[in-house]
Order: sequence, then C-alpha cells, then structure tokens
Amino acid sequence: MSDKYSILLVDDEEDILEFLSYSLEKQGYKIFTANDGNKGLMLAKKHCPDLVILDVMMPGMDGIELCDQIRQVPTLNDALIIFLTARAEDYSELAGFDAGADDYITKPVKPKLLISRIKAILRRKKNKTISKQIKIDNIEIDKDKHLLFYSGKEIFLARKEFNLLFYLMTLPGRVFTREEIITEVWYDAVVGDRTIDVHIRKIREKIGDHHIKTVKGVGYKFDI
Amino acid sequence: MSDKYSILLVDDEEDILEFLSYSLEKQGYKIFTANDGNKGLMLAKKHCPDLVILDVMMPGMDGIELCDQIRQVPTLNDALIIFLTARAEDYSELAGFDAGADDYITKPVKPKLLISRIKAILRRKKNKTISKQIKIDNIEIDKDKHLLFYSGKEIFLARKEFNLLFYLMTLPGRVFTREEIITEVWYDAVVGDRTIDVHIRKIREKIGDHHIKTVKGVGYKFDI
DNA sequence: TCTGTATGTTAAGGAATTGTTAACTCTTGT
DNA sequence: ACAAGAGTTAACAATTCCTTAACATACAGA
Repeated sequence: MSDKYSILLVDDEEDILEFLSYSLEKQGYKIFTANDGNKGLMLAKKHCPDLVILDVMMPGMDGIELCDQIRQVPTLNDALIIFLTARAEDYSELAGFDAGADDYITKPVKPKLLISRIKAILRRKKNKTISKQIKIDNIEIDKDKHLLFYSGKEIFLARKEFNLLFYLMTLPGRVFTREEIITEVWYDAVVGDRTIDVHIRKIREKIGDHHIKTVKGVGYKFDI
Repeated sequence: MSDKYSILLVDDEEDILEFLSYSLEKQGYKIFTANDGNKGLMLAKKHCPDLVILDVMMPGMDGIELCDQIRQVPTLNDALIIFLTARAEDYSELAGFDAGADDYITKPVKPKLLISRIKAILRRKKNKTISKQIKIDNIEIDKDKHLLFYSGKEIFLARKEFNLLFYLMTLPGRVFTREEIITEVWYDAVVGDRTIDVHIRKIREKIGDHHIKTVKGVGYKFDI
C-alpha cells in the first residue's frame, strides 16, 4: 500500500479544482485534476487513484457516465468515487441512476466536511482493499510493488511490459484486442501495432510463451 | 436481434432529409425524419431509434443541444448519435464539446461512406448488448475468450469460422440467409458464395455436422 | 432418367496478420 | 555530458488465414 493516497478531481470549473486541490494537498494527498470527463478518464487509467471526486454536471461526458466508464476499467474497480452535486434534491435522482458511487457531497463544498468524508471513506477502503496482486499458476504480480514472481523467482519488467502483463492478467482467458490494449495501457498515445508485439515478445522472453497467447485476427490473452 | 434498425434523421434542409432517407431506406433501415430540433426530440422519445443522425447547425435547437437533450432521456441512453457537420474544421471544435456523439460525418454526405459508418457503429452497439457466452447442448462458445468447447474439449476456430458459428448460435434454429451472414460476419466485404460454404465445412470438420444444418435454397442454421 | 440449380469438397495462391531484429530516440540518473 | 535502459519504429520474415476456381455431388422437377 502506498504511503500516500492519490485522488483524482474532475470538475469543469477551474476555481473549484484549484480550491479543492489546495485543500486536499495540504492533507497530504497526491492530487490529479481534470476539467472534463475524457481527460478524467485518461488520468484515472493512467494513475489508478484511490479515490475519484467528480462533478455530476459537466459539459461533454458527465459525472455519471464517467463513473460508469471508470467502473468498467478492470484496473480501477476498487477505486472509490464521490459525486459532487449542485443541489440537495439531485441526490434522489442520482440514487436511481447510481452507477457505483460511494458517497455524495453537495455543493458548495465545505473543505472540512469533504476531508472528513474522504478520511472516512478511505478508512473503509483500507479494510476491504482488494489487492492489486494477482496470482495465477506460478505467476504472481503485484502492481503496487511493481514486482513479478515467476516460479518464485523475481523477474524485472519495464513499465510498459509490466502494465501490459498486468492488464492481460486482470481477466485471464479473455482476449484483448490491440485497440483495447492501446486505450488501456498506452492511454491515448498513438503507437503502431508492432509496438505491442514487441512488448509481448519481451514479456514472453521473460516468462516464456506458455501463458501469453496470440489469437490471430483478434488480439492477445493471458491463459492459464 | 431486431430484424430492422431504426434511424432518426434531423436536419433543417429538406433536400438532405429526402436524399438520406432514400439512401438509408434502400438499406433496409426504418427511417424517421424531422426538420427541426424540437420535432427531432419528440420523435426520438416516441420511437426510441437505434441511431440518430443530426445536423449540427440548425435554427432553433441546434444539434449539440439536441444531442444533450437526447442523452438526458433515460429510455434513449443507448441510442447512438452521429453528427453531420458542414466543414471539416468543425471537427476539432466538436471534439471538445463531445462525449455525446459516437461519430462525425462531414457534409457533403457521401451515401456509401455514411452507410458503412452506420453499419460499423451499429455493429459496435450490438456487441455491447448481446451476451457473449452461449451454451447449447454440448457446445459452449465464449466470444470474450474466443473459445469453443465441444463436449468439454477445447476446439480452436479461426476468426471468420468463430464469428460465423457465433452468429448462427445467437439464434439457434433460425435460418440465416447467405446475405445475412455476409452482412453480419463479413461486414461489407464482397465474397463469393462458395466462401461461406468453405467456412461452414471447416466448422463441420471441427464440431461435426450434427448441429450445422443446410436449408437448401435458404441458408444455414444452428440446430440443437 | 435427364437436366438444371444449389451446395459440398479440395487444394493452391494470395492476402493479411504476427514475429523478430536492429537501429533510433527519449528519459533518467550519475 | 554520458551511459544505460526504455520505448518505438521500420523492414523483413514467418505464419496463418481467406478466398477462389474447378470439379463433385445432391436434389427437385420435367
């Protein structure tokens, strides 16, 4: 577990972003900010924050949709999500919609309240934390520690190699297309198809090619 | 599986409405048209179309606002939206706005391009909706994992074979014509009739010919 | 039985996808 | 600035897949 919790703030109003990040940084949290849903999603994928605080109303992708999207990213499924809503009445609407929010806070945000809610929620998380460790067969991977054990032996993987393998291992057996791999591991960077192959090759060099399978015309998968 | 997709066209220019509805009806889509945003929204609520194609620039409620409104209607939240924009340069502006639109097409609209984009986009939608595991008798197919089990034994199918079998299995017992098979499995490719037979044969080689039945003069079906 | 049409089968060439290598750029730390 | 490693790419090789043509077979109706 990291010594420092990370929080992603997503809101279209710059003022609020600044205000909140100032308040929260003072508490020792690592803060990322985004002023729209798409950037938010990208940052979420990139940094896997412990907590996401997001505004419900935003132009473009709104908070609810962003929440949905975040919930669909395997590497983010233990992230906590707090909604900011403009008025108290929105609460009931949201509850119906719900998409997996862990808490709601109404604007205007009072920093003290926000901070105590955050602490409470992170405390809860600590207890039920789903580890970012996956163990399959003789392969054990730990995202937080950036460690890979293969038959008990520690193997070093470079960052992209590591993220790629970890991503494949989040759903063993399922085939991921190159497109999916690019959006999840490379975020929105534009890279050629061969790039993925090369990384796959490097992983295979290190853990053998027993587990990493090619499904021609479709993509790659981690198989038991 | 709906036999017919419905599309709502919203544009203030009657010429374009006529032209597009003519082109799209020929493709077998059910078309609704509206010449302004309000009527568009009304029709959208009334008919819940699978896809909405709308002009960005319109007097009164413009395309972007209409898009927003549509997104707020719960019964429409899986509708797909394509924007028509007058000039290429609009694209970047829109991209900022975005999140609601699933695709953009610039005017003047080339029917062939539009149709292939529509097919592509509806295909994506379909993938989201349909269950990806089907088990019938002693045959089990899993699209995500690209795996086929026949009497518990794993059998490998190449991509086209796999997609074809999966397609037939989505509605066991129903006969699919060659034409249907081509549009769903080969998308827009132009292939000869024997091509399908050959793929059918390869599937039969692997899972026997008990389940894959020929309906002479009509097509093929997966039968229990 | 003959004839015409639809489907089955086979093998081979071409198309498409993936694997591999090496060189190059970009960071990062010293 | 330099070295070392990471990430990316292009070019080519290797592989697998798809499609087709040509011919065989099945089946219905005359």
